[in-house]
Amino acid sequence: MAEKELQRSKSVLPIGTVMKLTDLTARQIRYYEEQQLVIPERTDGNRRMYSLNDIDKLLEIKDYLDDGINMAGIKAIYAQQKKRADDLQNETLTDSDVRRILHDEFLNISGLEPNSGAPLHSQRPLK
DNA sequence: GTTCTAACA
DNA sequence: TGTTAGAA
Repeated sequence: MAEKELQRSKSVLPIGTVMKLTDLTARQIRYYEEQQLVIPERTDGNRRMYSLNDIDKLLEIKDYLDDGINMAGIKAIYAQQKKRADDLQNETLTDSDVRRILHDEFLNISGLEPNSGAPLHSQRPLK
């Protein structure tokens, strides 16, 4: 199934097709690229070529926009998602690190106030 | 005909 | 974000 993933990552769509598929303007698509939200390939004469994954990403961005989220917010969302992905890797890796982390947290809990932190969590289990 | 960059009545 | 100008 890694085969299809590679195919979805193949950038073969010109911006014109992406516009039709996403209902976004070329201006917006290029702007989102500036914001590092999508990173299309550049083929021949400096033309952007998008992959199916890029299409999904853009459609997702469009949804966030419809929900009234601005560029900063969207960037924050992806930053948070990336961090979560990194955390997953860290957990998958060395379990001696897991012990170290648990150890650190233990020290923190034992030495801090009984403040029950209930901060503003904005989970996005979208997919 | 399409896309690119840069800039703004 | 729209739109436009000039080049590729």
